[in-house]
Amino acid sequence: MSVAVENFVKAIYKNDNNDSNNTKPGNIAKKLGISNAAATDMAKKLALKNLLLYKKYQPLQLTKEGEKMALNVVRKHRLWEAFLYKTFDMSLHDIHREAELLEHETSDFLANKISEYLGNPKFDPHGDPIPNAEGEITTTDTSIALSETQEGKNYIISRLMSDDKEFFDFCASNGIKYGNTILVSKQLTKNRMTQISINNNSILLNEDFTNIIYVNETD
Amino acid sequence: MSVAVENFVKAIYKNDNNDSNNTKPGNIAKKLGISNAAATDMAKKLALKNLLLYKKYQPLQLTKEGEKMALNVVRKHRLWEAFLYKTFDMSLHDIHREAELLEHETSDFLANKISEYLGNPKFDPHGDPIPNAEGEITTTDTSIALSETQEGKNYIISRLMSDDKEFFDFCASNGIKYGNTILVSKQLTKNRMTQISINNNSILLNEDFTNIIYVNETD
DNA sequence: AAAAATATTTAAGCATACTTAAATTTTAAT
DNA sequence: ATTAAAATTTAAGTATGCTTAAATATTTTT
Repeated sequence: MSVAVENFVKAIYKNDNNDSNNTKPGNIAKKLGISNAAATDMAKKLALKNLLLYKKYQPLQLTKEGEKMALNVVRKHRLWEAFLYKTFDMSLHDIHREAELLEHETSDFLANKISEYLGNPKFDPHGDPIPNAEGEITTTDTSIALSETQEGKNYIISRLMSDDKEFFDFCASNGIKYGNTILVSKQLTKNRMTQISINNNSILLNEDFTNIIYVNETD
Repeated sequence: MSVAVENFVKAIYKNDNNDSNNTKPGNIAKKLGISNAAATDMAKKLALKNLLLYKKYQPLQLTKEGEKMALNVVRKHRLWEAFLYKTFDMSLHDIHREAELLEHETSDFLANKISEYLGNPKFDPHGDPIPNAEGEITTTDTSIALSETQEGKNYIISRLMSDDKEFFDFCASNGIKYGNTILVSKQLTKNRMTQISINNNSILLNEDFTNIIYVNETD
């Protein structure tokens, strides 16, 4: 299937997982940087190919087949991220940018080679789960946003939910990295900020960041 | 530039290097598996973009700019081949197939990372030279076809000029591999065949193969 | 509940990269 | 040097994936 189609089902899949159920064409269009008209157009075409259900003015819904395609693309994306991160020591932003292109030109054969080489990892460097070759995500995400954590507790960073270079650069230069441990030293609830301690440095984060940094409690 | 354009200039570049000067649209069309009409069409468009010179009924000629684009694609192709071969131990046929796709979605940035990681190799696993980041091939090829070699001499395999899976499978199962040494035990000139000895095995090759296996004399 | 704002859809059109069929030119054969 | 064969080009048409502008439907505001 074409790059446009793969990106379209991927965008619906990702939206479904985040926003409530706002998968109307306009929303997808915004994510993909295309016009609303183009998105409606594409939705109709993909409905004919049984990749999604389309009813005028209703949210788009992936079929089983459509979801499988989306998961296959997501798998390749995250495998490439994991691979590039490990092999070439590239930044979180760089691996995302490259994976965004490579994901569409990667055979299942190569994807499996990459996965095997990495020891079939279950998470990419952002902490996002990697679907297996059958398109299943076998892990369950128990992590919570940093904004929801409790003062005085230790947490392990489990997910950095962003595509933004500035955010990643900030993370990289402050030790905010998948797997690292942090201490939540203060919850400034009124100001919606969180103070954390990492490597003996104290950092004050506002909600822009505390909502996209996810963590797990330490055992 | 699009995949179609990149493949078009690549096909002209590769043809220029092999066949005498037979870079008319029909020939390129055959290589790309498109119609003659489509090739003529594309040639006209690329002439407008200054990638080649087009005169009715004349062979196509890449401009400096067109050649640079071709070399950039070839560079990425061969880097991927070298990388996949080393990292995943894939066959010569498999690496070619994957590289054919990846070459178009690889940034210069990533290509340089791959090159660096491999120690800036000058040849890919087929023995084909890898252009540098400036699009230059700095090596000179002194190798000759196996059909031109002399009886009783030792040679080092320097190039396997093919895209054919059967040929590569044959090579793989007989130790015919870039860098390996062979002894030319007999030139059967009349029958256009060559007998070689490799790893104490004797193999008789006909001209289909002796014309695409290139070698260098041992020092 | 009506009006205003917003979102979605339809319609018309464009660029890319192809196709087949017919016309033209070149090349090869006699 | 004609004629026949082969290749190239032109012409007309198609699918994909977009665009903008207008029409229509939905949502929100008052």
